[in-house]
Amino acid sequence: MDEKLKKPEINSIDKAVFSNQIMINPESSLSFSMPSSLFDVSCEEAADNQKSCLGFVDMLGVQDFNCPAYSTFDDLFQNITAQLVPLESQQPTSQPLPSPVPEYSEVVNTPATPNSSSISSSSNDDQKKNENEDQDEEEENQEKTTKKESKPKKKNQKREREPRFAFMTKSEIDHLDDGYRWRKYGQKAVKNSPFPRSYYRCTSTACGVKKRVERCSDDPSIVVTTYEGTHTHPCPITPRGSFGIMPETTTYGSAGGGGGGFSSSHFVNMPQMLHYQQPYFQNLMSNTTNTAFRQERPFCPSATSLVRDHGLLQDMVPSKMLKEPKEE
DNA sequence: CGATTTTGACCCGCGC
DNA sequence: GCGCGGGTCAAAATCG
Repeated sequence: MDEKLKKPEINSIDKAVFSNQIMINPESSLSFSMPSSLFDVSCEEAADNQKSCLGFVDMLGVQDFNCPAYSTFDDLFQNITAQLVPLESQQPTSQPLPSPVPEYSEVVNTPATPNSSSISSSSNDDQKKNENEDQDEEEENQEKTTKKESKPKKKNQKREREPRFAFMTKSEIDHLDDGYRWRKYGQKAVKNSPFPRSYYRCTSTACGVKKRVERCSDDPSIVVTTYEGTHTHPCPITPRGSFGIMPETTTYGSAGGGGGGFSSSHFVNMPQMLHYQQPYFQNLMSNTTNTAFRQERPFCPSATSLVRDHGLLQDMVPSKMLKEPKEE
């Protein structure tokens, strides 16, 4: 296991779809693409090891995703992400979502960029949510003590769901390391899928963030990770100068491995980061029938103060990661 | 020995 | 009301 950790994870990089947006295609180190089932984004190798992004059409509502040639993936990604941000604030409620996925349709991803007016409606929501969170917490504690005896919680009140964000990752690794420590608390067989779904909970006390991890039955190489909730604590810091894609089955390097290592500076509060991807998913959802892709409720930046990331891709994909494999 | 994973049982909401 | 499926609990097992 140590051995795994030591590796610069170059291979992992090749396999992963970072931040679910961009995949470094192992076949062609100078190209990347989205999972084909979603849509194709192609980048082309230009002369002199330059990369140009050709096909970000219609992602995020961007019709003309202008990516000239870049010498590094870093540059490329930076350009891409730079274009993500303005888009979000410009298009508050970009396109009306097709028809939201049933179960999660309460509210649908409205971009929750801080200066986005579209979240105005969520300010209430926000508060409510926070209250609910607090309440929930208390309730949970109480509940834990009384547990099953008095199971009927609040009957009428539907269980408030935390905001959820799902994203796909092309990876052999089921449990991608996102910088936080998770404890698995359940696993269930998924209907119509040979792959089980795993349930994880953030190990940090008082942080109720959960995540589910499952493989796409259509494409086993794709891992669907669904985050629920907002971390109430900073990303655990660990000294290792590595990035977070950890080798398979470690789920935190089994016991105690936890925080096995990631450079926290590059990880962000997941939900916070993910809301940048919302438009992606909006599009995804309208362009695909993939029901594994769901999100619900806009991101309520209630805990944003904890984070000071850019919310950009580079926050999640350390530039290092993107270059290293190339060099080798 | 503490932290984590495994796994069967239980709970709950929903559709019929 | 019943069955199904998703989600969670918690005891036992495992790991470092």
